[in-house]
Amino acid sequence: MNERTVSTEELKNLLLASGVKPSVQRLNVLRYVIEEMNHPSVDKIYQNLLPQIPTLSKTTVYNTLKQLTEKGVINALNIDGHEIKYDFIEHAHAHFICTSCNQIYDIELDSDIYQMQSIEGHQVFNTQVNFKGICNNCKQKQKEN
Amino acid sequence: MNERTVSTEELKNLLLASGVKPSVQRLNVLRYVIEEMNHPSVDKIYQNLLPQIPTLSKTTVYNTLKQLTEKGVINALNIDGHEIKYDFIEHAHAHFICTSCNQIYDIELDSDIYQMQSIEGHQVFNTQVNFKGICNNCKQKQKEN
DNA sequence: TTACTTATTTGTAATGATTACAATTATAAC
DNA sequence: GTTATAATTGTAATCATTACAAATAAGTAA
Ligand SMILES: [Mn+2]
Ligand SMILES: [Mn+2]
Ligand SMILES: [Zn+2]
Ligand SMILES: [Zn+2]
Repeated sequence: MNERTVSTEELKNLLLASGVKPSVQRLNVLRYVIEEMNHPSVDKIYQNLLPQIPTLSKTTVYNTLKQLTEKGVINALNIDGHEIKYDFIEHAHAHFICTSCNQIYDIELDSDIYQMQSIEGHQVFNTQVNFKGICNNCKQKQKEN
Repeated sequence: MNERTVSTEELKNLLLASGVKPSVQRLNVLRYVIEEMNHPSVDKIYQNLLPQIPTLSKTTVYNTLKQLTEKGVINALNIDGHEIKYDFIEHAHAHFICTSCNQIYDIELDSDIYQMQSIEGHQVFNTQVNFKGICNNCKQKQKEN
């Protein structure tokens, strides 16, 4: 499974550069989204930070994610029609969600779709490309039966 | 505003060809999704059919839409992170949603993204391209103020 | 038709994600 | 330190969706 580490200093700069005051809660929410590369839900973020910040409120997680989304730091993925998943924005990529195991995969797509600032006269802020289907893992398991 | 008409005969054939028995409820739900080209929500479909079918249950609308989605007749759009919008599938196209007025626009995209049957080893059933931003209408209104 | 089986629809209750909001706590300004 | 402002928290409300069982309709075989 992918993983990564980000220093508190980097996180602070990231927040400040986006005009968000770097509180302990915001730092940790952003850190989790960046380090946990599996497109976590609000609840997953909340549950994972709870041990470190026992007073954490789920509302704060919601508020922080909303703020970071508006500032363009993270991406709110509407991909499963159930709960929103969050993704750190660094390079444009698409997503594949498996309808069998619900795993979300990053897809490196060679397309100029992401560069479009306007389309048919509308001003574009955000572009999402979502594929749905059966992932390789699940297909292999099907064959075994 | 766009509109269109579909005969009951066409609707019946569409349903039968997809292996769905054409009940009155299913015919009307599908008819509404096809004729009302504005990507209606479950509630909008329900409210609009209620006068014609006073006994209609919202559960039936949900069941029918789920069925038609699984059969590949319609598309369930996860675009606003709030409620699912439905769209008749005839030719592949992208969508633009305005964060100001929430209007959803069809976008004719010249891309081979829709033709991909598999990607990075995963089997693709459904592809959605969603743009988010400020629509032309709302931008004009902003200028007036 | 009638009796019986199966499919569909309906109504209501439950679930679960998200939001609203007021109270509390922390931070900043003076 | 006092006051003002911002951030966080907890709880209640909202709202889309799902679960489920009862009622109704449609299909089948005498
Ligand atoms: Mn991603
Ligand atoms: Mn459309
Ligand atoms: Zn899978
Ligand atoms: Zn608009």
